Amino acid sequence: MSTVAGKRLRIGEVAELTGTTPRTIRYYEEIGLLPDSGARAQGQHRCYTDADVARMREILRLKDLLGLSLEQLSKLLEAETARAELRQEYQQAEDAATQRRILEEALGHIAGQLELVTDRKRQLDQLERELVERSRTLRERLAELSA
Amino acid sequence: MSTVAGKRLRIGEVAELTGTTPRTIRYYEEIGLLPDSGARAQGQHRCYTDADVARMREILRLKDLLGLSLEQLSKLLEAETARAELRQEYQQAEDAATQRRILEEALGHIAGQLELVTDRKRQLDQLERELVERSRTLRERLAELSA
DNA sequence: TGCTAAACTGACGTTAACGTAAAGTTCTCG
DNA sequence: CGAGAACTTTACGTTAACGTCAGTTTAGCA
Repeated sequence: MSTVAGKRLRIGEVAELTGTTPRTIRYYEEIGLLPDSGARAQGQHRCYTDADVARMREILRLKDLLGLSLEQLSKLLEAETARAELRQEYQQAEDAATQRRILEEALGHIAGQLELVTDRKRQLDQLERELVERSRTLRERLAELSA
Repeated sequence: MSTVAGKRLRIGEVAELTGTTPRTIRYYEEIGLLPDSGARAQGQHRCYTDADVARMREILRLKDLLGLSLEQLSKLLEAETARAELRQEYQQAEDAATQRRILEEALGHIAGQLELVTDRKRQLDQLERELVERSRTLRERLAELSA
């Protein structure tokens, strides 16, 4: 949507697009957070697509917003990883049952993320309420002081 | 409120009450996140109050919920630290201007925390919306599949 | 075709946030 | 008052998440 589909990106470009560094990207691949570019064309250089950039952004977002470790992220995204790998397979899958399974897995995976997000939101709401309350109390005291 | 006021706690008890370890508490003191128990009675053992337990819980909460580093927390809580130290001073402060200043500092500090919390909530809201949307899309696809 | 920027693979370095072990001290309770 | 549990300081160890450096290889373009 933003760029030409099928555009091949190199690691440096991906790094810049996602606000990280090549080293970070290689590290994520090393620990299995990004798909192992074992199948790296015939050449040596890693090459990425827009989808990879999107995935990287997702990872960084979840990491920052939820404060998850990379290991936790790996587990959380396992399903998505599999789904990404099966993406083309899905397109060509004649088998409706297979398509259904893939979609359902994706749904479960999204549900998992949603659970984490809403739970975190709940806790932040609670904290916010307490802070507002404290703030109110302090303002009352200030008012009394002026009386 | 929960326990007898003025109860003196030792580091091990505080650790258990806050779900951490003595080492962590000492470390937090070492980096200035907890008040330096320089004034540690005549004996050697650190001793704490309920207020210290509350503060420790606050720290852990902010750390976990906002994913702040201990250094960031230090800065964020600097004002509160000063306030805590001035707590008794506040009680006896004849000077209304001083009392006002202390209250206002506390208010500013709470405002700082609130800003972080609401901002984080906003981002989580955004993420939640996107996840819900994706979830909806997937369900639609599943429905189409059944048709 | 040759040159340079960028990428590659090790491999070791770094920082935060503690864990852990050792050797000595202090509390507290029978 | 004596013994063991809990505390003290000091210091080195550990893990995650990269940074950095060196030496080599690849990509692409003048």
